[in-house]
This record gives sequence, C-alpha cells and structure tokens, in this order.
Amino acid sequence: MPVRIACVNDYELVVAGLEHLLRGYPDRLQVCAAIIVGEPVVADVDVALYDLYGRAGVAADALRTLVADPHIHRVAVFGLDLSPDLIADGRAAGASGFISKALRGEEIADALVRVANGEDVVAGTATPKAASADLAWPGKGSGLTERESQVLTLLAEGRTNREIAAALYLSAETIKSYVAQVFAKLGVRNRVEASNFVHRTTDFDH
Amino acid sequence: MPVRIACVNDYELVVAGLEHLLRGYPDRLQVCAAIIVGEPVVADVDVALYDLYGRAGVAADALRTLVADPHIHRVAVFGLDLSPDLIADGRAAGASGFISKALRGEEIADALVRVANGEDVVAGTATPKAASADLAWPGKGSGLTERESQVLTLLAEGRTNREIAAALYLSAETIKSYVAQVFAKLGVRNRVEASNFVHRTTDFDH
DNA sequence: TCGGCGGTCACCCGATCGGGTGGTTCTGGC
DNA sequence: GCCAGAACCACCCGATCGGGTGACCGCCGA
Repeated sequence: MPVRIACVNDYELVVAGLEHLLRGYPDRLQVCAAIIVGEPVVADVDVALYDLYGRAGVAADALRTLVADPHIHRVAVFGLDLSPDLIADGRAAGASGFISKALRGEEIADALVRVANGEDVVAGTATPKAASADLAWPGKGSGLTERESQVLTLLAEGRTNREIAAALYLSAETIKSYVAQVFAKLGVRNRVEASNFVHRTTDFDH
Repeated sequence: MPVRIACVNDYELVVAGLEHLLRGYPDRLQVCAAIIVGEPVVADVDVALYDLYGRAGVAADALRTLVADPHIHRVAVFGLDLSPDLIADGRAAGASGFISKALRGEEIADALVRVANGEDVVAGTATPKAASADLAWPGKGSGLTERESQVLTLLAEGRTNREIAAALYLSAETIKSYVAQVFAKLGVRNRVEASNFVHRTTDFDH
C-alpha cells in the first residue's frame, strides 16, 4: 500500500512541480493532496512534505499548522540546505523528516516511506551539494537558479518588485537584478511574458 | 452525423471561448479543431468559423488562407456587426456564411449546419443589436465590452500599450484608457494580474 | 430630446519597470 | 591560488505604466 503524500508550499506553481516529481513513484507514493499553505486539508495523508523552496528559515509557523492538523500524521521538510540549525528549528516545530533536494528522486521516495513508517529521518547527501536531483522548480531547465525561480514565481503572481523584496527580505534593487537575469534567461521582454512562461511550462494536469 | 467545425482566430484565448460555446450542441456540431491563424490545419472539417472578435475589416487575408486550405470545405465569418460592406468583402474573399454574435447559441448552431449543407447564409438578427448571445469572450461576465476584452487579450500575451495600439489601429492613449477600465472592472492592480485573470477564467479543458 | 454608455483621444504626473554598469562576498571546481 | 558563478546591493536613466481628468462623437433608450 503506497504512502499517502500531501505536497505543501505557499505557491501553487511550486506544489505543482513537487507533485510532478513525486508522481514518478506510484508504487510507493500516492500524491493525494496539493496544499497551498493556509488552505484546509481535506483528506487523510501519511506524510505532508513541505517544500522550503529557498525560504530563509524553516517556516516554523507553517510546520506547526501542519503538525496540528488531524488529517496529517507526520510532517517532513524538503529543502536544498539542511543546516543543523534548520533541522533543530524544524524538530522544535514538530517535523519528523528532513529531505534534501540534492537527492535523486528514488532516494526522496525512500526517505518519505521511512518517515511514514515512524522513523526520524534526516536524508542529506554524503557529498553535500552534489549534482542536485532531477527535481524541477518553475523555470529549471531554462537555467534558472532556485533563487531566480523564487522571484519569478512571485512575479508571476502579479507582485511588484517592492512586494517581492518584502516577501523575500531582500532589497528592491536586488529583485531588479534577478528579474533582469530571469528575463534574459527566459528570453522574454516583460513581466507578462515571464508570467506566461511559468504558467505554460508548469504542470497543472491533476 | 454532426457537422465538423474548426474554430479560428488569431488568439488562443478567443478560440477557447468559441470552442466552449459550440460544444454546447454536440448533436449537430463536432468541434474538431481550434486553429490559431497561421497554424497549419491537420484534420478535415466541414466549416471553419472565423471569429472576427471586434476586428476592423473582415480579415480577408485570413479568410483567403482558410478558403484555400484543402482540409476546409467551407468558411464562415462570426462577428458582432455584419455590415453590408463586411459581407461584400467576405464574399470576395470566399466566405460562404456570415453569422452574428447577437444570435442565440441555438441559432448559431443552425446557421453552421446550413453553411455546411451548401447554403449561402447571412444569419443576422431581425432586431439588430438585440440582447446578444450567451457567447462568452474573455472577461465577459465581468462586464467587459468586446473592445475591452480585445485589449485584454493582447495585454495577456505580453504586449505593450504601443503594440496593442498598433495591432488595433488605435492611439496608444486610447489603449491606456481601456487598460485602466479593464483593471477597474476586473479589480486587478497590474498587467500580470490581469493576464492571470484571463488565463484562470478561460477554458483550456480540451 | 436628453442622458447614459461605449469608443476614441489627449494631457499631466508620479510610480514602476527595464537595461546597463559596477561592486562585494562566498562557495566550489580546476 | 585563481576563476566562475551565485547571491546581494547600489546608482543612473530612459521607457512604460497607471491614475486622473476632460473632451468629442454616435447610438440607443427613456
């Protein structure tokens, strides 16, 4: 019986990507929910996988909400950098799994199964920052870094540079740099074209 | 045997709406192609329905291309204003049907069947400009006029005001007026939000 | 006949964007 | 040790956007 998984993030585009990745292992994983933080959870799941998606801290508030949810049995964190601090904060918030994005999809699936079975998993990499997974965040494959993708995601929701800056705790000037880089890499001329690129290349195929 | 229909327009969003409308009559119509002008036609269809979508002239070039296509048997024009001039130009370009958007969906379907049967149809309204059809162009239902919707469609493709102005043969200042009205009616703050609104509320459900 | 609405355009003005250049720090690979 | 690349920030500047106001026309309905 496959482990029932909920994909969680603040952005629809990100959970869509995560969902896509996990669907590659239907023998062990059953993605049965895609949750935007704040939305109510409807079905029972074994593990909720929260994608940090480049976020600064560990998003303890979001984790606590997930942990407190009666529909969710266990909570795991999915991030690029699994620093000791982050793991400590995550544990404090009630998370029982920490899975690195640098793992191959196969290993991610394994780790999720172990979390579901009650283990306290920290699945990092032996060679840290080694060739990162076949995971696709919005815009990956066009050579975007995760940070750029993050900016792009906010941009695609219609936010101004100033708002993106506030959301990521960066300077508005920095956002301008990223936006310019993103435009160049995607070969688009303005925000609407960039937004369309994201929506076009992202799976919403539930 | 239902009449095989191809929906044609310059914009994906428009053909999507048109397709949606025609799908309401599966007994008589079979929508088997949605064509963006310029794309090649693959399957045989009985009637290609070209949606003028507020366009100035009759788009004779597009019509001629459709008429010349071996996959297309007959060509019909779908517009709000069926002026004598427009019908004359359309006939010159080889169109054999002219169908008003002010008709009810039922009547549109009938007219298409008659076109397919070889009739030369001009399906206007007895009471011109009477309560227009249940047809939905992008943004209708939010109180957008067809002209506003047209601007919105271009905007949603990432074009600048200047480019939209050029495409519609209007002043850039006029486009600014429309864009402002559209923003107000949709309750959005900027172009990306407007673009997202369009993509969210448009059927791509093939 | 008058008022409202849609379509068209203009002018003003501040806010935002988009492009370019440059600089610092850190990390990882050769 | 050096170089590349990513993350971060700043300054400049022209282009574009977004908001507001006002105006003209034509049509339609009260």
